[in-house]
Amino acid sequence: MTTTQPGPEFHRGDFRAIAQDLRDAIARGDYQPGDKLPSERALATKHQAARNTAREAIAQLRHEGLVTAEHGRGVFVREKPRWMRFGRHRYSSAMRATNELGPFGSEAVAQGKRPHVDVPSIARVTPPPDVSDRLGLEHNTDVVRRENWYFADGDPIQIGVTYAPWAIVEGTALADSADMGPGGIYGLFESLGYAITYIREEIAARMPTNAEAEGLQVPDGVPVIDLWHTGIDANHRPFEVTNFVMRADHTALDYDMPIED
Amino acid sequence: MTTTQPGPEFHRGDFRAIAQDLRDAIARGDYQPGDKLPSERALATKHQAARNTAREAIAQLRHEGLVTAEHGRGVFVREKPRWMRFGRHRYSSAMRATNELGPFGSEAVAQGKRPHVDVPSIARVTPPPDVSDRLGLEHNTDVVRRENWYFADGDPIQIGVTYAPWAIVEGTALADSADMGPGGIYGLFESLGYAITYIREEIAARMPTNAEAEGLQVPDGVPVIDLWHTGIDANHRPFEVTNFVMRADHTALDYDMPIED
DNA sequence: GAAACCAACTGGCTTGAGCCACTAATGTAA
DNA sequence: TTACATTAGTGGCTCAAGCCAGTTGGTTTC
Repeated sequence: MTTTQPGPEFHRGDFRAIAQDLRDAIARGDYQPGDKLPSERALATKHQAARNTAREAIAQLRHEGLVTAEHGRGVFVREKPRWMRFGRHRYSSAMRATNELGPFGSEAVAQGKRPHVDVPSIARVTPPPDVSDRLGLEHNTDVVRRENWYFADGDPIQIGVTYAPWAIVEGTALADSADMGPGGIYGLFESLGYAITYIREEIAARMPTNAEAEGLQVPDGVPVIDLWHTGIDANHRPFEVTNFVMRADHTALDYDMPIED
Repeated sequence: MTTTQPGPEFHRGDFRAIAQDLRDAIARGDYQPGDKLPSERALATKHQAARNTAREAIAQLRHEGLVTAEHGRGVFVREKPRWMRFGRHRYSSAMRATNELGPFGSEAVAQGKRPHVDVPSIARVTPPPDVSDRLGLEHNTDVVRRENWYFADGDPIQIGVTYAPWAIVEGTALADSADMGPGGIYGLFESLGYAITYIREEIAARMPTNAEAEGLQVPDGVPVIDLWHTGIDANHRPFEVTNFVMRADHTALDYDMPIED
């Protein structure tokens, strides 16, 4: 542009306008899930803006979770993945008895996905204070720390880190084995005298840390659900704490409960 | 730089490096919550990068929810707000009997904040299908739609949109009044023959929409918790559905429940 | 003392240029 | 047919420059 007019300049490009344009087009269905958006360079030309401005608009949509960019291929409207739902009944004995797969596996299969669980580490550790507090332990009391990674169709969906007092698990499969046997982890706890009767679920949501974004391959604009689960027996003794971090675009929680018990 | 060396160029600036530098500094405590980070221009100089590169690094931290930028003032490490926790007992009759403020108000007061609830609209509408389904109604059956905005210290924290069958609420305060009387909304429902006995809570997390980000004044990098709550009476009839959208940086959910009832 | 002004500093946003890395389709040689 | 280059197109990232719009604090003026 020439510099003849020093008055209030008209912005030829405005990344908000471009972003809103794309949002509207997606909402209208001009671009369906999976469709490719115009290239950054094409958008810039169309809106008479610099490529960087178009780029900023796309960054906006990415952070909103509307689209994903693939290096060398293009920008695509995000497909809405089916959700896996988890609730209190995944801890029920009926679930344990009838289901070989465990709660994650059965949810995955119900969604037509191939489940897979990885147990990269089992170790005896001194736990962080928030774990000790939830377990009602002194801060220097050792626990077992079991890390679980849950995959659906090869994609990591959630991480669960389980802690239980060493005094309880010592000498059992809980202390050193990935395989919990047919009853699963809660079947094993029950055989040790800790039948899961109550649970406490503390639920928060936040953006993933750097490490989580990499490990869970969380795309831009997708938060994680940060869930602290405590298993409590009939005598109101907590015996197990698990911290789940789940991709919020694949996961929902679904609880039904009585108001007063 | 000169073009004499066509080999692999050394990037003087790299927004990831700058971002990690700042993350580390914040983690170390070099910058405390509320502290001001160096200006974009200062960061650029320090890292021998262009201002845009430093700017990109800061954008990264903003999206992670670590810092907030204030136009004309600077970039500040985000203060961790105290969390308001909500669980199933907020629906208990004991809560109703002893507490004039309601569950939101009492949580706010417990956190040292001044609560305030706004009811901008009460109307008779034909509900969206997901509401009808949750209420077990035909899709053309009218309901009352009550919109509630919850504030703490003047800041909007959550929005709740409640739906209930028009056939139930017609002629009562539920149909047209913001004031529910001493027993609150569930007291009123109980007097109409619908005592809340079970609840169902469907919990998801996502980034806020444009409108929500404005209405709730959600800063960058903060997701929202999207909660569908259904109130169910002793005969297992759903009589009320509320969709809460809450700032995830101020809100956590805390449920304890028996595994089997 | 109060109000108005001003200068310096901050982030917000855009431009246009350039190089790189990755992908997919095409062509070519074995 | 297979394997390997080539090439065009894509997003990733950086640079240097500039203008705008808030904020803050000091100075001047009344």
